[in-house]
Amino acid sequence: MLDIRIVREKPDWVRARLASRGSGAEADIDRILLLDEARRKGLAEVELLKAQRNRVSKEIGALMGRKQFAEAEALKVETRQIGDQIGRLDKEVSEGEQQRDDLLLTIPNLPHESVVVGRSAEDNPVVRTFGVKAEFSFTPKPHVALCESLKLVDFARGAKLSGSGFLLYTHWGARLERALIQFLLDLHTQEHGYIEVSPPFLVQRECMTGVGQFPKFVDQAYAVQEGTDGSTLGKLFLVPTAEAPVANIHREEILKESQLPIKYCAYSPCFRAEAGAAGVGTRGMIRVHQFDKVELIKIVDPAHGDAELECLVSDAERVLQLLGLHYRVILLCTGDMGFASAKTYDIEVWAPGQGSYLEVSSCSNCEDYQSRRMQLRFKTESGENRFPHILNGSGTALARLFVALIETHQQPDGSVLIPPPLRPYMRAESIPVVQ
RNA sequence: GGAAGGGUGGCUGAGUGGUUGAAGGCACCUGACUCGAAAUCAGACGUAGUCGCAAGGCUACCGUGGGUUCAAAUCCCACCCCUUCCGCCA
Repeated sequence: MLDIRIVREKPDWVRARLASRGSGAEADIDRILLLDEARRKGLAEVELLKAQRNRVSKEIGALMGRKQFAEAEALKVETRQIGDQIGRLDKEVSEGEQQRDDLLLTIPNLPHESVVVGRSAEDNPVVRTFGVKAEFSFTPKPHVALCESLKLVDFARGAKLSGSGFLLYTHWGARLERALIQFLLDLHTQEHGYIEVSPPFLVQRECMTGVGQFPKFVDQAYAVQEGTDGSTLGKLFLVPTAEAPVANIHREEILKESQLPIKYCAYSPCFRAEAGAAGVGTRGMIRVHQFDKVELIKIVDPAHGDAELECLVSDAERVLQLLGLHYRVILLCTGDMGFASAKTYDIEVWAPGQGSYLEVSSCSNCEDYQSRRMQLRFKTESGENRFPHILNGSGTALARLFVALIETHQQPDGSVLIPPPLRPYMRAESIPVVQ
């Protein structure tokens, strides 16, 4: 969430930055300021009363000590009314604060100054590209056809088990999925210096709020309950990304400056309701309710936030380079960025069978937006507590990587060549044609 | 799920209604002593909100949320978590 002090001090600037997102959130700033003003006024009043009560209470204590009970009783009567007043005002103040914070939680992060102002995906500049679109001596098949002919995914039975948008990987497909997870974890831990963690796949509300998923995007999450006990519904949620648990690992902690940067790497399945999204329910692996992902999380000193984001992107790019895939990196414009992000790069991999680029990674610096929500701080050398920058990036999402991989490396005979770095994990050089 | 015990500042550990935001010890920091270090001595040492140009003041916080009271770390209620034992179970 935004720093209320900045909202207070530079409301026009905040409104302007928010307006560049085109989400309309800037309209709520006035109400937030109003609530904040009222809260501070009430607070000053009630604290004065409390100070008064504390003073008198001490006097009463002293009188009791001297056994001057009559005097003590008189003061008690006097103070009782103050107590009632405090009770009323306290309630008023905390309600106002609640309203202010509830509203503040629905305000997205401010875009970084380097982000291009734009309205939609069409305004996103391409930052760089790697490799070229693969050339084929034949018409490359789309992944659905490849998956069927090579028996990599059983779409029909996946849907039978869980409905559309769920995949049943089979045979070499299941192995490829597992190999990719292993490959990605090894790459990031051994070559990029991330610490591997394996988090819970169900998280509490606080985690979702901490990363900015809630309250705004509750509809996109799967809420679970215990058996048929409706009272337990919504205590836990299936993770939409490992970011939800992993970024929250140090929630409500005060880290030492020397601990930074912290770099975590985690595999998790990702569950997304995709309510209202186009493309769910159609066949294929591009948009599904459950997919695997290896996520990268960094907690860093704000001074290094910008540089760490660049580094994060290149860590993710390395995956595609090693797998021999053509991709491009784009910078999301203000209108296309995610809720919590100040700056986001997307990596889009070329899928020749689709004839399009697929987003396989989204790398963001959320700056102190999430750390403020989750009360994660670090203590500087000089003893000051500050909010660190929290960055997240997919390293990478799997279903689409799977698509790009098989579409790019398909052979004239219908088999798929495995890129060398993946071969030890597959224990094979190619996925053979089914006889 | 059942039983018992327990949750106090970075750690340890006192504290069962009244100058206790919290003794003592350890760690950390500053200073003195020392060529330097250790030891010793002295001091400082939680988080947040709010007011103030500042110095500083005030308020809140002893697992969480309620309650009793002039006053709660301390009493009452509910919940959460941890430990041990039992049961069930991958």
